[in-house]
Amino acid sequence: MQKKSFGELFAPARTSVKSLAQGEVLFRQGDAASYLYTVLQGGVRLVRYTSEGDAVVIYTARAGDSLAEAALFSEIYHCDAEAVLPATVACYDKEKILALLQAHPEKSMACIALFARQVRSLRSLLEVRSIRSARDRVLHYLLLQADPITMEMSIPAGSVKAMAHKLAMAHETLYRTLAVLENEGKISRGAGIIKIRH
Amino acid sequence: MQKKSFGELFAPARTSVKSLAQGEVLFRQGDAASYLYTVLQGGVRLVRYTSEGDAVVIYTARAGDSLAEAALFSEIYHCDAEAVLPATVACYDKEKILALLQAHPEKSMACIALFARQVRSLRSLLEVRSIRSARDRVLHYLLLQADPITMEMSIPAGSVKAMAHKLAMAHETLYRTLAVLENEGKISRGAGIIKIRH
DNA sequence: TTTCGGGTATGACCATAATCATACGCATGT
DNA sequence: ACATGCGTATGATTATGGTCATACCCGAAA
Repeated sequence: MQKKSFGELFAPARTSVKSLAQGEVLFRQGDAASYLYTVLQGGVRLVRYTSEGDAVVIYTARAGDSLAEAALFSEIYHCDAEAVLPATVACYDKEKILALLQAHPEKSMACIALFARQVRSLRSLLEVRSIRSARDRVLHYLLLQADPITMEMSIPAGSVKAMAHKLAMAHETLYRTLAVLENEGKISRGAGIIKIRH
Repeated sequence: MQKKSFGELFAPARTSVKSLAQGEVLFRQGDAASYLYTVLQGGVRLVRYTSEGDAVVIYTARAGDSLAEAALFSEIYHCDAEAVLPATVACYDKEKILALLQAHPEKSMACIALFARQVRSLRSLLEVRSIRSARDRVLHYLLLQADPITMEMSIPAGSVKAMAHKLAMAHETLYRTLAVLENEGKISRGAGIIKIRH
């Protein structure tokens, strides 16, 4: 049982692909929770609206991310989902997923492993983001992401801007910080690749 | 099947409680992964050391957090665990947990639900931390944590400092920001409680 | 071919939050 | 009874990173 993605694990439950225009709503708070999703392109945002109408963004899913897993354990969605960018999403039938998990104990284990990995990666990202200094934050992130052998990492989504977003810093700051680190000789850069020098 | 904590779900696999002095090591990278843990008091840090000896903190678990769940799916630990504070941890036998999951499909589902909830909460915390302005960050966090009915929240771990840590800001900044929000009439405060005014 | 949009990159300026300092209340321990 | 440590709170100062602006390159679209 190798490390499987959400899509691989639940492929039999996949039903259709939906395209969303920017701003289009995928589901609303209170709707019957019938589907789970993965984002293929673009971005989808989960938002909860308070009784006074304030929007509270809970999560912004980008290409590759899964979405609304909690629907598995709820009759209804507890927030709205709307496309922040033109997006395509893959839909997975909730009941089919539950049936798969029931029928195949090894899928349950794989699912637990999937979530456990996700928890790990989210925790480490939080840890990175608790570092105040931009320089140290970037360095920590690089050390975290780099292959332990080659000490290289590929820039997420092929774009420094996307990486800046992951690190929760302005992209200008990241450009500058990378330039500084390169000057210091801590890293070297090539097409979509950053290598850490010892 | 109500929302269960790690401790409740795997109580039968719990074996012992360990006390750790500050700096004491719970396990080391490469050790046989035989136990999962929850932190009862204090704090335990997961650290990976690079070949050049840089310490990369992956996760700092505080009271109530679970630890090393990935051990379920690995023969060895992939990082060190050391107490950052005097700590006590509860130990759970990995093999017993696996047996529990195998024997009780409903425990597998509860475990998936447990992780799914955790993923949700981590994602939303990341979303909060991507907000640059201290004021908006705090407000967003309050809206997220507050009971939707009463619009009240209890301060995490009963301490503003701990809350500042969650929000990844200096505690001084949080004190100031709360004072500002109270002046604006956005919130009111009482012993360990913050109430959002509409 | 030209235009447009987006990523890359860097400079200038400034607002904001981090840091350092101080003080007070309170519980705990000696 | 006093000292110690910790959370709370706020002031002063400053460093840092965010914002705004500009420019270049490149691929896609018109």
